[in-house]
Amino acid sequence: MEKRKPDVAQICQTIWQSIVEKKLRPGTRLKEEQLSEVFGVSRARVRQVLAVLQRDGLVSIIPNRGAFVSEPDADEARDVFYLRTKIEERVVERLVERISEQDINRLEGHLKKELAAQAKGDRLASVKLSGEFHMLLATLAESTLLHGILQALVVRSSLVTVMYRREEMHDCGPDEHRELIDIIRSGDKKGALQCMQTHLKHIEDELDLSQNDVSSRDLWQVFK
Amino acid sequence: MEKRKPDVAQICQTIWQSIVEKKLRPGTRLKEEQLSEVFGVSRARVRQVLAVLQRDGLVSIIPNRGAFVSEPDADEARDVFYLRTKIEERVVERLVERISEQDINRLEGHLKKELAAQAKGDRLASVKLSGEFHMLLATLAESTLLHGILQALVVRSSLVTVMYRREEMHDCGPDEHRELIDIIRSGDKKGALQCMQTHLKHIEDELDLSQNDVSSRDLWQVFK
DNA sequence: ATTGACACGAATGTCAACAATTATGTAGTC
DNA sequence: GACTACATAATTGTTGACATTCGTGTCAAT
Repeated sequence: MEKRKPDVAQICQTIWQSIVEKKLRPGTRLKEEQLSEVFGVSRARVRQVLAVLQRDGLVSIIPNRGAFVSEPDADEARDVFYLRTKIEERVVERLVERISEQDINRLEGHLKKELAAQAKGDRLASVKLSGEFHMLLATLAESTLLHGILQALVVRSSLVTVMYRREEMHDCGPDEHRELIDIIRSGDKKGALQCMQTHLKHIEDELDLSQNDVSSRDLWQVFK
Repeated sequence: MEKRKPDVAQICQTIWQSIVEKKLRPGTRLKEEQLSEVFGVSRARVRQVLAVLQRDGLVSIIPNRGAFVSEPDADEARDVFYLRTKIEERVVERLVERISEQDINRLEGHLKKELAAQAKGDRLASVKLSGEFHMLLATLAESTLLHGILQALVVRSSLVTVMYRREEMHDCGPDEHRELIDIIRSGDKKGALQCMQTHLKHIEDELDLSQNDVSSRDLWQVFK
């Protein structure tokens, strides 16, 4: 955390990590001055960070009130996975058409990292790498639009997962990623679509989206 | 343009208008100081405006280089409409389930404005109102996620439309919006989905997405 | 005792000057 | 004459101080 040039992305990542590790709970207030002290940067930069985090849906900024860690409700969680599915379908579609050997190599390389993290039992790294795998797919699809929106959705997915995961939930293992790579390489568009769909469905099915209760901190938002 | 309290949204809208009216062509550079003079605001605020415009995909910001009006290629244009379709399908789905009489009234009221603008032949207002109709649907669907993403896509749609519209293109008339309202109210989910699909397809079909040439100003982006 | 208003404190929002980076024009050399 | 190196000008990026807004605690009045 003691980096020489604390980049905006760096700080975002650290905050994201804290949320995934449950060190920061949804609803927590994030004071600008506080953050600027912790990270040793100017408040202006903290402001940029919060803007990015808001765009990714990790925090909600209320004018003249401050920034809070978001508390997406079950409906929003479902929307996130619905959209992810639709976008990643499109990504896969394009990848099947234009994938190169070099692309395959990058995917294989990433998969290796995922397997290593799993073997070591490093859960945080696993979650992070899993998300990055999906972002890598979008990158290779060469669509800045899909990439940009998916970025926000993947980040949101982590938050949703933290909030609604069942206790006995196991990690989204890299096995299905292996499958995806193979089927994309084979050029089977329909199969690839199916594979992506079930992969994302598996992740969503691991969640418990039945609860619709409103957290206590949401109260003042309820009354607008 | 001489507003007393030039809001960020206000300025964004004005710039958006200028692009739709072809007063600002894709690739045009937007200097911060220049903008701050024109709108009579501080450069810091211009910076916020540009950030929002970048998020909506209207401008591309290159570090230490400046901001330019985006030039989405045909592929991106297709992605925009693909995503819009998927998102608005979801919006319609939710609306059919939870629409209220009050909601219908708001839609009817908006439709009236659209018809008035069309009758007056006010093309700019027509384009603007048409986009707002779709945003209103998302608002009524009560999903901040769908709303936020759709916002960016609708704005991008305008830009894409300006760039790729055929000469003889006629406006996206309010007739199909009328149809949509009726079928949503009827509760026919399948029909509503179909209606939204064809509506968006009509808009996309009015475009000529065959050209794949790179505009001259993109050159330096090509070489990374 | 409860409620209302007022004032104080703290956090956010805004701005203008300063620093860093990039583009441009000029001179010098081969 | 063309190409490189340097100096200058223009533009973006950053910082710290100032203004504004909102929450909180106190006090008085009913």
